[in-house]
Amino acid sequence: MGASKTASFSVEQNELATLFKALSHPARIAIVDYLLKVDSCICGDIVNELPLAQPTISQHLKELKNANIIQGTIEGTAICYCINPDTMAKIESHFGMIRHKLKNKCC
Amino acid sequence: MGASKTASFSVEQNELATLFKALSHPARIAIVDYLLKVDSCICGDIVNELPLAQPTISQHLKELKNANIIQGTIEGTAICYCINPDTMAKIESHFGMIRHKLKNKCC
DNA sequence: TTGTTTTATCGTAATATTGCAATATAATAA
DNA sequence: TTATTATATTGCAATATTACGATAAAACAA
Repeated sequence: MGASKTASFSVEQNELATLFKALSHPARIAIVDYLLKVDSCICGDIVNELPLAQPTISQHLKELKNANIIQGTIEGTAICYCINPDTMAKIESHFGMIRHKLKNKCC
Repeated sequence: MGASKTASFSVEQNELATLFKALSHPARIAIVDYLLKVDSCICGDIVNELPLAQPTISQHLKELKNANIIQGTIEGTAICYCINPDTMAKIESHFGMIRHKLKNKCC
């Protein structure tokens, strides 16, 4: 034992957990922040912005991409990453649903 | 090496990452789902709902409580847990901010 | 007091994550 | 072709998470 019992939970619960896991590291939050800050899709310069080595950043980008939080398009030698607005909207609406459900509760 | 470089990132980035980490496990999503489903604050019966042992649930509840996602009040022998609406609202508004910032972007 | 019920903590094994040096790959330039 | 540039992958050490049996603690009942 150890490791999470993924099979014991619903597909929806696992999908949500995967989304939040992708956002559960400060470096990945910082990457999303940076992608929001710059006005256009940025390419390689995330490595220059964060205090982490290139392979580490590449790994974090891969996790964000696997979770559909960012998307990357090849642009010559570089890759152009940007935020996937659909995934962000999906998360926001999840919390909208929670707010709605909390309306008639105790506490 | 190993372990996350918390000190390299801003307080805000670390706080957000901590919130999402608390939500990054399907069992904890299931606990939140259950707290939303029942009409009142529930006490001990989460253990009967989820396919996990009591110490494991207790540990997950502790993590949710540490992240301020749920709050517990003592009620006799039992503890009554419920969702903290302020934290949920905070997360929702974070994604509202992201949606706003994504308005004038490429991609 | 002793017993019962409910939740928390301890200890530990299995597994996952993080970070990076070294290296590989892919696309273009010379 | 050989460089150069940008990103990805491999391999591994350090650390963190997950799960649970055993046990402890807290609140109440008899």
